Amino acid sequence: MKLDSRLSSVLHVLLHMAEKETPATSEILSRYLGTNPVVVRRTMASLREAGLVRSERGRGGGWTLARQLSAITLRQIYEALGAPALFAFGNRNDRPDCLVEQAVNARIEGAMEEAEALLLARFEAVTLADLQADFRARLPVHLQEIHVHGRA
Amino acid sequence: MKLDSRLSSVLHVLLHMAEKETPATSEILSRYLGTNPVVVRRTMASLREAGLVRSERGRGGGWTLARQLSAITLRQIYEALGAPALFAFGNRNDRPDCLVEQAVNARIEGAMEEAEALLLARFEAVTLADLQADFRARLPVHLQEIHVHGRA
DNA sequence: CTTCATGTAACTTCATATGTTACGTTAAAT
DNA sequence: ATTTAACGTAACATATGAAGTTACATGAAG
Repeated sequence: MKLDSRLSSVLHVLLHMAEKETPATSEILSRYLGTNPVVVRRTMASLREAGLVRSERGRGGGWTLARQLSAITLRQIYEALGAPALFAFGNRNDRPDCLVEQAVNARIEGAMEEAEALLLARFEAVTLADLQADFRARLPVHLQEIHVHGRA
Repeated sequence: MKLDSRLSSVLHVLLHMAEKETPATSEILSRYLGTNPVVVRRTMASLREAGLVRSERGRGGGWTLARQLSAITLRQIYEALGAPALFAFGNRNDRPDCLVEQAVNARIEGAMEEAEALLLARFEAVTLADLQADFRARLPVHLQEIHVHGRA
């Protein structure tokens, strides 16, 4: 099953953007992901429509965050991406006539709904600021000061 | 994202098999799913390898359950299918050098592991007998007697 | 007016569950 | 024995959607 890695990708680049003062170009961001600038624009465009980031054209342009890191949750980003399907499995038919299949679907859907609620609750509870703190905690101690105090 | 509906499909046909005395052919089972007998054989073969069903060749052959309904959990069936990926999303790289990406991955993986544990726990708690009971509860009352007492 | 950036359409690539065709093997019925 | 009905399995086709790519238009700074 081919995985959708847009959420992972976009979180990665948003945090790199947060470490910069100036707008980050699609070209720069695409290098963090080992991909193509067009892929970055396509994905970031969804976030712009949701008001999470801004883009500027022309010389000196690029992408910037539209809000504080603490005001952007993973859930908001997930929704901005169009709330893509979370699960790689599902029922064969959504409205079967067969009573057996209805019984099977109901049990599977019940479990999926519980798992989805759990995932979305976790996404909602995490902000970009939390991820930035996680990242900084991974830095060697002598570098942590620079990032925490040396920048905006 | 294309969904894997093997779990749903196989549960559906297993319950139909449980309502029959004689072996069910791939041809018959494929009609419940609106698909091809070869697809049924391919999927059921995994269950046979896990000891959940038996197959017999030749005239009068077909598929039968190898255990009581109450002795087969959804989890066992899921494992028999090769424990396919549950999620349609994931990290872009599994072993990134980038500390930012590591922080992102850790958070996403944490949420996925929780959700996976929940799903598997639900699957483990449900047997085919539970699904059969669910199905029978959906029958009109005057038919429930026939199925509950009129058959093995 | 040149350069550098995004915006976007159109197309290709890739992975994989699913669908299909074909043929071999096995076992019961005749 | 031969026919028939079933599974076993390889090989190939189809469909879907994220990701990758190419091309060109638009807009802003120098």
